[in-house]
Amino acid sequence: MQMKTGVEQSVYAVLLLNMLPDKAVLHSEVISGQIGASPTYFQKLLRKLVSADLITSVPGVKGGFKLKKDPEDIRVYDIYVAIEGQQSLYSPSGILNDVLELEYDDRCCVLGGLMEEAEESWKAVLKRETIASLAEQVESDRFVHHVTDLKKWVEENMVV
Amino acid sequence: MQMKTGVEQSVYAVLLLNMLPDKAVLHSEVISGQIGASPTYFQKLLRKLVSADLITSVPGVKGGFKLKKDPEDIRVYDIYVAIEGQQSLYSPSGILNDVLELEYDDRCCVLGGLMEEAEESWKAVLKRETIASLAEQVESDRFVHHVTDLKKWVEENMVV
DNA sequence: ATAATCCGGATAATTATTATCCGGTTTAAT
DNA sequence: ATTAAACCGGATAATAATTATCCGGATTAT
Repeated sequence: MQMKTGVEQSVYAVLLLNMLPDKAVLHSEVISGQIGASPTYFQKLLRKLVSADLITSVPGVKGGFKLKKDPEDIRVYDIYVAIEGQQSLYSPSGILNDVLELEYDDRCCVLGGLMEEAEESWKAVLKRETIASLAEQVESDRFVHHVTDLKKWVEENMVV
Repeated sequence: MQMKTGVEQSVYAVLLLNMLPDKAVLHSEVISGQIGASPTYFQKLLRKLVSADLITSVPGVKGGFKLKKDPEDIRVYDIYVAIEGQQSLYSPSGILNDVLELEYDDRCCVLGGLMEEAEESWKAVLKRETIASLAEQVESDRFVHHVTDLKKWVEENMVV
């Protein structure tokens, strides 16, 4: 049981897109190159972020990706759901129902309630943090000098 | 990202073992049969529970498994860790470190802190519930009549 | 027109999980 | 003692999930 690496990669991709000036886009291969992900697969991840309305894609030459929402409105949770999907961490297999020989009406799951709560608790933390708040951390004194390099890189590689 | 079904199966197995009178044991194939799991693989899961000191195995003919601890002292979390292992849901791949070209000293992970907190939050819920409290739920009025059947089944299939 | 990009479907490669098998050790019963 | 029935643990196979690739189509700046 491990979170897909795609979630982490996507978060960093969105952080990169957040450094773009208005109207500018970043080519998918440029992003995946910087992140060190497989270009073709990473494009699939970007598509999921597009479907989730977190980023926008512009087709054609000089095309690429950019944020669709303000960074304050993109929660880490949104990215998590976009990539991992809606399905919960725990899918009750109804073992106890069989064990107890329950009729359909009586079906319940002792673990279900607990697991649901655990998952909500996990998600709640992911809902708290946004791309804006993450970006703020990255901008902290400690890294500010590296970040300016990164922003330079973004400006050199962005389109339009 | 989905919890192993082995965790759920193990929880129910422990609930069954909890119905055993003192000194009695349950044969692994009897348990896996009731739960509907593959016998050989399920034995591996039982081994993990043994390694985690949650249950005891007695070898030889008339052997089997029984609880090692009181049900109050077995948390769902313990079973989760026994089966899934210690590794966290999120393993930082250090993408941002590369992106920011950080020196080894400076290495950190913006997501790491958040993910760690999320996971702790999830685990906290699993730590709350014990086998004893789960058993209590199962004993509730609603199911008590089925449970007596189940206990009868346990008595018929237990050894010594 | 052309080239560069996104798009989406099919498919393959890799990895994680689940499942099986087999030879070994322990123990109750004969 | 011998035997049969269980656990033990290592090797291995089958299955499922994740990651990665490929290709033909649609879109757009030049």
